[in-house]
Amino acid sequence: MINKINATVPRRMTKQRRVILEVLRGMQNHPTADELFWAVRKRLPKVSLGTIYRNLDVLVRQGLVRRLDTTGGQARFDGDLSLHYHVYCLGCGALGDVNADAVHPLRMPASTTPEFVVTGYTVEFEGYCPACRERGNSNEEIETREGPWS
Amino acid sequence: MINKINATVPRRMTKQRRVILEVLRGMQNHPTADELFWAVRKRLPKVSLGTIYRNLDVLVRQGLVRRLDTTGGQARFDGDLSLHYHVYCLGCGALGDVNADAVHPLRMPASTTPEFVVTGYTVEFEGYCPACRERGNSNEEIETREGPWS
DNA sequence: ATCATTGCAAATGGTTTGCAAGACC
DNA sequence: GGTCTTGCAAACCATTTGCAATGAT
Repeated sequence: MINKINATVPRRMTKQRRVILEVLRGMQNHPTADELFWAVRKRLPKVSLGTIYRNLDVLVRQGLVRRLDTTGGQARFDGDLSLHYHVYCLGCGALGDVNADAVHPLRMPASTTPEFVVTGYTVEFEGYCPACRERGNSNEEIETREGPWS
Repeated sequence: MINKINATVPRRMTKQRRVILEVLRGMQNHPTADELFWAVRKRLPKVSLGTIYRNLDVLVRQGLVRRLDTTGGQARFDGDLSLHYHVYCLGCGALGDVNADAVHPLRMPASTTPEFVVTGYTVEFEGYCPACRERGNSNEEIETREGPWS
C-alpha cells in the first residue's frame, strides 16, 4: 500500500529473518518485540533481542510486516497485511482485530492548522477484551466516552 | 467527556501546578514534557522534569489537560479540551490541529476478533507540515498511501 | 571475497520513582 | 500538623547501537 520506498532495503535472507517472519505469521496476538523474542527463542535458542528488533525493522521496510504503534508504549507487530483495524484493551493492553468493512473510510480534512498536506490516517478503537470485560464489570469501573476523541 | 473517574485525584494547587497549566495553555504546539519543562523553567528556574511529569499526570486525571499518545514515542500534551483531531508530520513529528467537523464520526464496529466491548476510538491524521512539505518535494520522496490504514 | 548480519553488552532516551526537605490547607 | 508535593538523582524499560565474529551470496 506504500507507493514509494525511499531507501534500499536489505534483501539477504538469513535463518533468523525467515524464522522470525514464520513465527510472527503463526501468531495472531500482535506480539510485542519481546513476546516475539521468546517465541522465536523456542526455535532459535541463541537469538538476541537486538536481532529481533533489527529484523522486524527490515521486514517492515520490505513491506512484509506491519508495525503497530498502539496506545501503551510498546510497539506491536502484525504479519497480516490485509487492511484491517485494531481494538486496544484499556484493561490489559491486548489488541483485537476489526474488519475493514466495519469502518467507514474517512475523507482527508480540507484544511488543518497549520496547513498540512494530509496523506493518510490511523484509526484505533478501544474497549475491553473478553477477560477484562468481566473484571471490569465486577470490581473496577469502566470509563465510557460520549463521543469520538483523539 | 469521561463519565466515571476511578480514583481520587489530588486537588491541592501548588505554584508549580498552576504555572505548568498556564504555560501549557499559552502554547499551541502540543509540547512534549521536555519542551514544556524548558518553557516552565523560564518562569520557575528550579522546576525539575519529574515535577512536570507528575503534574501533567495529575492535570490529565483532573481532566484539565489532554495527553496525546501520538506516533513517534514521546507523549504530547494539549491544554485545549475542545473536541478536535491531530495531524502528525511524517517529516519532523510536529502536530497540527484538525477541526472536529472535518471528520465524519465513526460507528463502533459491531464485532471484533476476539469479541471486545468497543467504547471509543482514536483518529490521527498524518502528512507533512508546511516546512517539511517543501523539503519533501525537493530532496526526499514522500510516501503516499492508497487508502486508510491503521 | 565481500559486506550484511549476528550475539553480546553497553548506551540511549523518555518516563517513573524513592527519599528527605519543603509547601499547602 | 498532617499530608501532599518538590527537587534531585537513581532506576526503569523499550529500543538502539558499537563491535568483533560469523554467514549469505
